[in-house]
Amino acid sequence: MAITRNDLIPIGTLARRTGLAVSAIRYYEDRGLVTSIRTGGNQRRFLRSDIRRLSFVQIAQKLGLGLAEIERELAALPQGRTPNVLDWQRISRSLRKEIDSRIQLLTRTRNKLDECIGCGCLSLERCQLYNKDDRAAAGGSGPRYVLD
Amino acid sequence: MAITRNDLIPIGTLARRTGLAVSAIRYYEDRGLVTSIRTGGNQRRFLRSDIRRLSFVQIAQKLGLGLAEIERELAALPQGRTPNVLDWQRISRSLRKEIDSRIQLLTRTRNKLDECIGCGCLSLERCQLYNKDDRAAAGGSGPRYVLD
DNA sequence: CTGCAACCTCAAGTTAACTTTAGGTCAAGC
DNA sequence: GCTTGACCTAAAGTTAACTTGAGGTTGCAG
Repeated sequence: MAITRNDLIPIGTLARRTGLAVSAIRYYEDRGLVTSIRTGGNQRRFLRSDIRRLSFVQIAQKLGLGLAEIERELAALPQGRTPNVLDWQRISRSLRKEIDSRIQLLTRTRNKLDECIGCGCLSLERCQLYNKDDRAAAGGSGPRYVLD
Repeated sequence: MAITRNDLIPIGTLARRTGLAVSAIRYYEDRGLVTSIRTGGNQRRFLRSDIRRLSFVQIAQKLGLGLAEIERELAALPQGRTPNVLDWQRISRSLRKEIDSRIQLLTRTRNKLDECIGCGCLSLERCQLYNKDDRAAAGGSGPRYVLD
């Protein structure tokens, strides 16, 4: 079946449905995370399925993925086609791996920290935690390349 | 005993010992995370104990704490005094709490994601994962206030 | 057909955590 | 005493992920 008029929603509606700001959605479109078609009066109309697409973006962000990585994940979803069960499963599984490794990293860090607490950590420099090769778990921005 | 000449190290040495860039250390000093005294020729000299201080900063960062939060943690360590076992233990314990809650959050997220994978997640909007109140785990920057 | 919320674009601002650049000064070895 | 690497300051640039602002257009409810 063809796309009916009803499947097309304006940006404000999409914003309300996803919890995103209108400006954020425009930004995502610039970045290529969603596409829209335009009305005669140059207003954006999105597919209803973009609610799902953007919800996914938000979830992935919660996991600490950057927009670039998310873009990569979504690239496998041909634009315009409504993603199906298998599509989401594949991507979700990939996210799960991401979470798993994050949990592992944190757990390792916690164990090391416990040793430190035990020893009073007066030699932090020699401490396991203070290992530059062990690039770790969390956020921050700018030229810091956490997680390389 | 008084501070001997040997306890004072120049910024380059501190950088090498901590793995930080010289510019980063200067920045930290501006932010108040470390203090230095100056030589006659206006060069910084740091206490040897600042190696430990800055190592701690790096560890805390790995856990996703912002410099502001770290500043708060370190505020309890009177500047100039070499932090002792108890000091580090107290702070380390506080870090451990931070890690624990991060792991919990991720674990919860993983469980939810598993449900999604199970159901194919065709109703992401109604999905547990897509719950705006459940502000989550990871990084990113700018006006996004992850973790409120 | 009019009013007004919702939409549009483009440029500039924001935040964190630094780095880079430009233009000097200091100190230690030869 | 000179050269050279380590230091200094101050200002501007960087990156991510958006937001804000200015100034103008659209579209639907009444």
